[in-house]
Amino acid sequence: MTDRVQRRPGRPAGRQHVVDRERVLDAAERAIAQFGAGVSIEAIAREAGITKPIVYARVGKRTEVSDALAQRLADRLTEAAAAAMQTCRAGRPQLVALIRTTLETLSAHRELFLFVTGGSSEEMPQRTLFLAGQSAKPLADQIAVWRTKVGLDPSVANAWAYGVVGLLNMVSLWWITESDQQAGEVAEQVADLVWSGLAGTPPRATAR
Amino acid sequence: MTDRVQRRPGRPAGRQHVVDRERVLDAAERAIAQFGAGVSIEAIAREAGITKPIVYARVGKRTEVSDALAQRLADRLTEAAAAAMQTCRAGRPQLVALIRTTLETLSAHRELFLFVTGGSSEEMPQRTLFLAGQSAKPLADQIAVWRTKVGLDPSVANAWAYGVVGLLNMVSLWWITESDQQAGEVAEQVADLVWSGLAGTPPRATAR
DNA sequence: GAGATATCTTACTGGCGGTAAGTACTATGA
DNA sequence: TCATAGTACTTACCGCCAGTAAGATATCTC
Repeated sequence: MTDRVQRRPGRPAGRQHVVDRERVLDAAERAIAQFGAGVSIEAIAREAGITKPIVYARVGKRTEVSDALAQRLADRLTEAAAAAMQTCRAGRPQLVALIRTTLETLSAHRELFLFVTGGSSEEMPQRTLFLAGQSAKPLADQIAVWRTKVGLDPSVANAWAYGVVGLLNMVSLWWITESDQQAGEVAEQVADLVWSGLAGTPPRATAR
Repeated sequence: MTDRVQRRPGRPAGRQHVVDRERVLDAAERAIAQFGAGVSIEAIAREAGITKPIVYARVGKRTEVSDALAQRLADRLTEAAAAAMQTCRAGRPQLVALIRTTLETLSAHRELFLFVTGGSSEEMPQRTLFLAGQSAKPLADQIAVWRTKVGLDPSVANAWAYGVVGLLNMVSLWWITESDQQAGEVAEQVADLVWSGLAGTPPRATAR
């Protein structure tokens, strides 16, 4: 709903695309933030100042828009996580940083998160997994090398990585939608689970 | 696509509903199993031997069909889990049984699982959480009483419960879709993570 | 300057969720 | 027993949207 720049049909008087792929994706993010995860492609096009077929030409159909934005979101997540983890010492503190950053990043991109995870049915398996895999693959690699280093079986890597990603997704959704706790508090709680498991290291102050 | 019983318009010659709510949901499950998570309401109606408006009269709109089936699936999961866990002694063995049963049950109802989790966008947050909550709520209660009993802070219950549910969802999706490992093997691996955490109990044979 | 080609827009198609309007049977009361 | 009300269906429609085809106007090349 930006004030529409009416353009006549026909090739515009320039020599390049008036709006390139990245601009379309930028517009898609804005439209999603504004209208929610159910935005129509047409609304995205309007936000970009172009028309529907151009969205298809630059990016593709709805699922491809979603995939592209999923990539962006995954990049932002890993970037933010890497930055945050650099300020902590290895082990549990880094895990807390990872979780907290994930919570805050997804919360900041709430609608985008929902758009990306909530693609309409049918070939959802492939899409959800593709998206999750974006984050899970690197995590799995890290887990594998680390397990090997400490002399444990690295074959758990995939299952663990997808598990952790699913856990983070669901906790984020829950926290964003209906929890009133502080991000730091939830991050500590979740870190306890992921780091020490249900069995837990028995005696420890409940951490701030 | 059951061979269609053509019915004339007008009230049928009996005194009750020709197809009640439960039959519609049964038909919905069959239609989903046959056509995938993207079935149209009309296909569900055909499978039930009725027409679209009757589906709306008995159950409601698409999201309500999905919610009703989510309830069924959640019931099946808890029932199967309870049965399986009864045969194991408390602690990690029960956890393995829970995970394994979840994997196998969801795998048996693959398309239903996808239909239920893959609702079309927009108000996905509420729906996914509602569905997850179905399993998470009882789990949270159990975690809370158990943590209290062993003298630890029970306030982690919600975060942990949603975390575990999300973890199981994602691992199931991954396993169903692209893993070629045995259910029992994955269950053991995941149990290691959930029970002992990333830090793990250092020395232990990798279990069968 | 005349095709060929590129970059747009308008205009359409097909399908689906959801609903309104119409039809045929049953139940009730005078 | 017959009209009126109510019930349990179907057909037929509306609106919306993803995705595409056809048309319009510019630049490029020879």
